[in-house]
Amino acid sequence: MLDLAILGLLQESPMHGYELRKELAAKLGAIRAAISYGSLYPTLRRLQAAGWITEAAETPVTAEEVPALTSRRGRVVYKITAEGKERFAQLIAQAGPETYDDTGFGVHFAFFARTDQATRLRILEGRRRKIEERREGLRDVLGRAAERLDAYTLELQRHGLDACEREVRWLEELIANERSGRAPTVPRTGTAGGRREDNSPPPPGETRKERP
Amino acid sequence: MLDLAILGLLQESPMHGYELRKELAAKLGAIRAAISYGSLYPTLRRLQAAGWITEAAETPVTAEEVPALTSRRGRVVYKITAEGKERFAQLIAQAGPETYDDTGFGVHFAFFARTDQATRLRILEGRRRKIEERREGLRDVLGRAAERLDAYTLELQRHGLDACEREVRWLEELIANERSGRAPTVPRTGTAGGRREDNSPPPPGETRKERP
DNA sequence: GTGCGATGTATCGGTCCGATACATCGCGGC
DNA sequence: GCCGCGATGTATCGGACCGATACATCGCAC
Repeated sequence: MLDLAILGLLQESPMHGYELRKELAAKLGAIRAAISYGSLYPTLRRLQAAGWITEAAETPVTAEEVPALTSRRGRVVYKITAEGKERFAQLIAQAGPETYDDTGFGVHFAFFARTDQATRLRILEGRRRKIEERREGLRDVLGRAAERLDAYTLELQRHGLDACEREVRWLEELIANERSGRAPTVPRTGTAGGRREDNSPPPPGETRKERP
Repeated sequence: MLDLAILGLLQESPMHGYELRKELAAKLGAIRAAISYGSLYPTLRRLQAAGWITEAAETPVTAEEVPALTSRRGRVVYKITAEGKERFAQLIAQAGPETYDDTGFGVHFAFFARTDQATRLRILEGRRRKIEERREGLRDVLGRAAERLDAYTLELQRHGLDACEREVRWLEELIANERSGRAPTVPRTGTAGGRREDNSPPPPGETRKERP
């Protein structure tokens, strides 16, 4: 999972570890907390050993002056290799069971812009199935085993059930959207989410593209 | 976290591993998938080594006949010790940062029936604070960094933001409820959650109690 | 009578986290 | 002028937890 996320991010631009962690936090903030360095650095080394990423020379400010001053053994910038891009494509397309758990789905979804439509659909439907199963489990417990559980536990289940029902509806919208037409956006109904209305053209140099 | 969950469950009744896993799945189904045996059995051994649980003799059906037939090296039933109960009380009351992440909060909440009101309040408020922070983070990204991200990533953030807002409201209700009055139940508004209306008396032998 | 799914215990390798350590840089306060 | 402090940055270690796997028993349907 981490492999996929890192490969995906490095595909947008070369980065060093710290930056990677921040970008990851921004991209996956809805899914999980920032990744730990205890995972990040070993993973970077593993990816490098596998030949999927390489160290890129840190560009000195004006190509001199900076180097051996106080020995400066600072940032290590990584960039993705051709093999790394292949590996990413492979990871993003292949779906195991872990693709549909909370984290796995989140990571895949976050890179949907680099995924073909058929795969997107497959993943969305797999996720829906999984959440539906969880939902049924909760309904069972709430229906059949209700008197065995205390009020707090029941309240927890109800809240979980509610979340499941919501997510299924969300997925339905995304699937419908995906099947016929475009735009991954789900129609906002009553939500208070400070969405800015103007869509000014993206500042040039910000949106990076690479191989159409 | 696992320690707390196991100690809590064993406080309701002695159980063997398999049963423990099922009960845990029922109690925490809203929070996380069933716990893995690769965690469960080592943890049981650790708890036993610490003196918090002990093996209880498997009760033979009518106190004989069953034993050495085919050597029967079957189920290992665990029960909690006095030290274990102390440990549980300590774990349930003390709140570190991990108390407020998804899993930690879920486990604590599931045992709120065994927690005093002050602690309940403290945990609910801690959780609320944490979710509020996550919410602010998402709003930031959605507001400030929106043009850096693709439509799918944005949709993911919006869905996450929505979930945060919902959870905060849920927590608010629970906190208000907790502060003045009783009943951990949040008023159901529009939810379609097949809640059965009759509350027939629980079948005897089902609800186990142990020390009032 | 046999196969098969549920029950049941157990281990192993791998992933990821949290705590910790350490070094540099820029900036504001004294 | 310099001192501390928070942000930036790389790195390791022990521990928690998971997923796959193995293996044995039981009851029941075919």
